[in-house]
Amino acid sequence: MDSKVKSKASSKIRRKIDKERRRCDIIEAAKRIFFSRGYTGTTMDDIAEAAGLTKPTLYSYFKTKDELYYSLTLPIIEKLTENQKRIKEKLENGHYCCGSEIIRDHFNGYFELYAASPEAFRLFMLFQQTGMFHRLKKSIAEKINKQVKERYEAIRSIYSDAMKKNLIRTVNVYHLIDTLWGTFQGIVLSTEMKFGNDAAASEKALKVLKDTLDFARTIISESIENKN
Amino acid sequence: MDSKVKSKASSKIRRKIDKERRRCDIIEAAKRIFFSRGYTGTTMDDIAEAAGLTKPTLYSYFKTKDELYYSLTLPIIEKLTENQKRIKEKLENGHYCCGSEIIRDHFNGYFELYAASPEAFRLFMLFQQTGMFHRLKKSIAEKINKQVKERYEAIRSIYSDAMKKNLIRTVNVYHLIDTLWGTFQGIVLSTEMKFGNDAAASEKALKVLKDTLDFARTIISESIENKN
DNA sequence: AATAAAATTTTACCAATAGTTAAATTGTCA
DNA sequence: TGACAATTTAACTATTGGTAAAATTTTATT
Repeated sequence: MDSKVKSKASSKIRRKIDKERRRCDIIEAAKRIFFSRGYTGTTMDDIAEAAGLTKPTLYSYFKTKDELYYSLTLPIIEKLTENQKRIKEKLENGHYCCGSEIIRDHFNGYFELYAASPEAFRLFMLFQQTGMFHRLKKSIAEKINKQVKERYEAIRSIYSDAMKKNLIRTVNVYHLIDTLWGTFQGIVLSTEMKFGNDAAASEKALKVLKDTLDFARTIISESIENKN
Repeated sequence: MDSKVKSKASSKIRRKIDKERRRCDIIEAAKRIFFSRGYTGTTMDDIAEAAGLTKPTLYSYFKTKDELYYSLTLPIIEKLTENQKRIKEKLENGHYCCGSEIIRDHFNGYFELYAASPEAFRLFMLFQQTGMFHRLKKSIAEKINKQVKERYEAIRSIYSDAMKKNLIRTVNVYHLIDTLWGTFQGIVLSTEMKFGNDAAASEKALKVLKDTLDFARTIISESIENKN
């Protein structure tokens, strides 16, 4: 009787795990194909085949093509959240002795995310743009918007605290974080433009990117540091 | 005989003007529909109807939907070129007495363009992203890339000259212009995100945007100014 | 006015593909 | 064995980007 219950429960769990793994398989396959052939160049049949299943099954995991495309950015958002949490903790525990250290961690967090999966990061940036939403179903656009706003609020709270703690000169916090994220984003885009679509693959491109980011970071840090 | 030649020539000219005007009509209609219903939500039949012609005629003006979509950014690129030319001339004629004036003109040029047609400007930013090209035909992507690179080179040359003239501290010019454009772009995006898709319509949103831009411009100017 | 030439409309079509449906199949547990 | 869930098969719908060709209108020329 005990074993019965156990097997019943475990089978349910296993099923759940199976489903989860299959979802992952689909996402991995979708990544490969979307990122090599583009959105328009990719059909749902392609993805189904690459993931080793059929179209109706694919549609049982993802309601629409847009939803699948969008879900490729989920890992990015998760890791972004982790990064922010880490900075927040460090700040709360008094591990920062000046503002430029925060900005450094902040930028490095973005950079590592980008380096780990440039295509996914690019997609994330793209989705942030309200303009991009023109190409998406409304429901999806709203989901993304919500998540982006949460990340925005988290980072705002970090820099507000840093100002309270006198690590950073008191300025309009919205201006500051818009400038920070904007700068990061813009530099990534410019660098990619210069090195072409395969920028990520190239060591050199990554180095140029890092250098430019350091340049911008230095400029901003200088102006923002609290001189005491 | 003279009048014959004249009428022949003028009729040809008028025809050209007609075609040009029709092209404009199409672009205006496409703008309205694309910007309200989005790319996917807009069909070529819709646009044809809105422009008061039929699909085959539409296709005689624009080879593909992507090409039409992309052509909405052309006015932006033209005006961008004008702006840059104006700055270049001012610089060559010695009308700048410090670097921050250049940066001010540079940013203001972007801002005016954005304010005049936010949707088109947004589209222009979008197209700059290599990631965006995934959704475009290769030939179009290459055209855009070429134009963006030309604008990039023009602005690089301006800031190089400014350094030679000692208006700006000597730094890596690529780092500098990537930072400038990136900052502008990023701030626009962040502001739009906050105010929603109708940001442009709102006076308040425009004011916030301008303030944030001023903030970033000040920071960058301070670091970049040549102290003598 | 008559005619030639260009542009446009009409109408019909093709091909690709997002998304659906329902019956048949397989595997899993009791 | 029988019940249940997930999957496959296989066919289908609807939309839409894009094309083709003949008919019609507009415009310019003689």
